[in-house]
Amino acid sequence: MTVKRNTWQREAVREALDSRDGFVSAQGLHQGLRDAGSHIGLATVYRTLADLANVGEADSLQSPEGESLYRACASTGHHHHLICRNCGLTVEIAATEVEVWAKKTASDHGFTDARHVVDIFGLCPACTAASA
Amino acid sequence: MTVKRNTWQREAVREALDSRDGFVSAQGLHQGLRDAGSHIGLATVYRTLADLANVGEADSLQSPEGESLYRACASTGHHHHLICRNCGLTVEIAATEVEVWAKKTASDHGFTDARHVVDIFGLCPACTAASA
DNA sequence: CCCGTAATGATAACGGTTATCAATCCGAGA
DNA sequence: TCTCGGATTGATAACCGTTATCATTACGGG
Repeated sequence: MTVKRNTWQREAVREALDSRDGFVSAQGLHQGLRDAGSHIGLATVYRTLADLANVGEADSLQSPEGESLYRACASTGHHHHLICRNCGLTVEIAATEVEVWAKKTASDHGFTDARHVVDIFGLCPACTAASA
Repeated sequence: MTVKRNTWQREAVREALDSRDGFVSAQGLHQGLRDAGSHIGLATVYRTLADLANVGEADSLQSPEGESLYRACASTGHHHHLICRNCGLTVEIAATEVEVWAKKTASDHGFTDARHVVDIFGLCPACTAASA
């Protein structure tokens, strides 16, 4: 079966992710690593992020523009995000209330295997002040 | 100022959208029109759909894969969707409960100008039965 | 019926993401 | 510690959805 190896690249991506406050695009993270002197390849960043995402070490979502964004989240369980559309600042939200609603709504209509997308995009306090 | 012209192409896109039950991609709709004998161009379909969307005649959302999907919705106001990820069948949902939650959550954290993305993807009754 | 101009459409360009494939290097076993 | 197989990497080409280009078409007010 598939073996997981520890390469410095994988570690670099993990660290780079951890050092960020909000969501980043694969390209953005790659750029940041290059700027920091790393010679990591773009394809590797894409692969590693996708991998971390479905292993549960990172969360991913699509920006309103259709880009895939990633983030190393503190909470390990299922949760949602409140994201600043200007600076990317992200707040993790546990929305039990919405969780229940989504499940109920789906089953009320006979839908099975329901997954939901629930994210809030706005302007954080700092950016709100700055744009005033 | 900008004048809106009535071309047969615009009308064709509107009709094609209305004749569908669920969300469709621009390419899908274009293909359908071509199959029906229309000689409409792909670029026009994209332009028209985008236009209908921000005029409010159509709703748009991003599929989990990042494609833009469109739909002519019955309800004119703000609402959400329960979508079959297999056949595209869509149910419109008025989620006052979630609306309130989103607004409260945002302001609790000092976020302003909040917009939210709330969609549920699952398998409709028919597709659930078919995949069993 | 005319004419200015918005709309169209074939196609090129674009931007993000994934596939390719030879070179590399991790690490289990000897 | 050394070896060797196969997972991983990375430069680049290919993909795919979407948007821009621009010459041509045709809507519709006068």
